[in-house]
Amino acid sequence: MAYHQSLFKLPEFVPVTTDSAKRQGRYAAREGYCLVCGDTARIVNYGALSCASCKTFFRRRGFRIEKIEPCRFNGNCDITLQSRRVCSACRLAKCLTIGMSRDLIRKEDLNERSLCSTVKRKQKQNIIQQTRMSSFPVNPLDLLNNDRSDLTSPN
Amino acid sequence: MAYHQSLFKLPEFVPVTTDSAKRQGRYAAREGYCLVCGDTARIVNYGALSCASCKTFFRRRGFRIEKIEPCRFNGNCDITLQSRRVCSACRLAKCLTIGMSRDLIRKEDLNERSLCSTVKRKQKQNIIQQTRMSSFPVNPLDLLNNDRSDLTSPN
DNA sequence: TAGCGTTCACAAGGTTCA
DNA sequence: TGAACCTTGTGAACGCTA
Ligand SMILES: [Zn+2]
Ligand SMILES: [Zn+2]
Ligand SMILES: [Zn+2]
Ligand SMILES: [Zn+2]
Repeated sequence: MAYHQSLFKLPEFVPVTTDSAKRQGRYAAREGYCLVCGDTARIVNYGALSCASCKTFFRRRGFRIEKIEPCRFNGNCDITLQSRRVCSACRLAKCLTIGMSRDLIRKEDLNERSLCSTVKRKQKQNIIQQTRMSSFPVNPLDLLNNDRSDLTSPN
Repeated sequence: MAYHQSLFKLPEFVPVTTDSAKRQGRYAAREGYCLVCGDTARIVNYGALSCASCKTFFRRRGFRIEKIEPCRFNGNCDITLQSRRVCSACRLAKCLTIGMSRDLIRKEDLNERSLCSTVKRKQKQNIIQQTRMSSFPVNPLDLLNNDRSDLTSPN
């Protein structure tokens, strides 16, 4: 449903053919704008239509909330192409609000990169996995549903 | 695995709600929908009514279980048209569950002749490192557990 | 036509460099 | 931080055979 809901949050003039909307396939060109900052966006990143910079931002910061400087204003900063650098806290908050999902971040080296042995790598993955499983929804369906208020949980 | 579990409620204005609901569950076989993801299906592939993408997915991944990233969630991901890309492990598990058979994959030319581009790329890296086509466990549970010792399949 | 394989452009993940 | 790039997986289109 990610594509659906992402599309519905786009401006009306975004061209979406009936066919592409029905298909939701790879070649249904999603010409639109980043749901976070409004920059041009072509693909879905981490579950929501977003620009390249917000994609990278989200991967870097998604799991590092505690390291983000808290909002210096009212916690409701407007995120635009020009202002997106000003407040990381509100930018990340908006990323999550518009439907980007941490669970789609596959980065394996959340801690550091020095571990090389296969055993340690697996240990690391298990730690990551436990962390994710304990704190986040466990079904891709949930991940792809930006707006959960309308949904009845299938599980 | 309950296929009807994905009969979640979409917002009213989603035009494909009815259609999407019909694609799932017991109606699928009668009305020509993929038993794996619910996409439109017209023919039987590898022993089960399935869409073109799940057909290709199964042929590619059916014998590469060990290369599939284990489920990052609870091993019971819901597979839909939109979510099918999120978790390959659960998608393959569902392929097997709904009756797709790896025995119907003709893979006699994996080593020579024209490989698909994806395989070619991998061949460049590790010369098809003796991924012997010997029978892997066909049990989807094995697939979901893989080497993650701390994961128990809820199925 | 059914059902299998092949191809290739693109989606979406990560990485690098300035 | 973000543009450019790298890597892998995907799926629509197509080709082949019975
Ligand atoms: Zn953006
Ligand atoms: Zn702020
Ligand atoms: Zn399918
Ligand atoms: Zn899964």
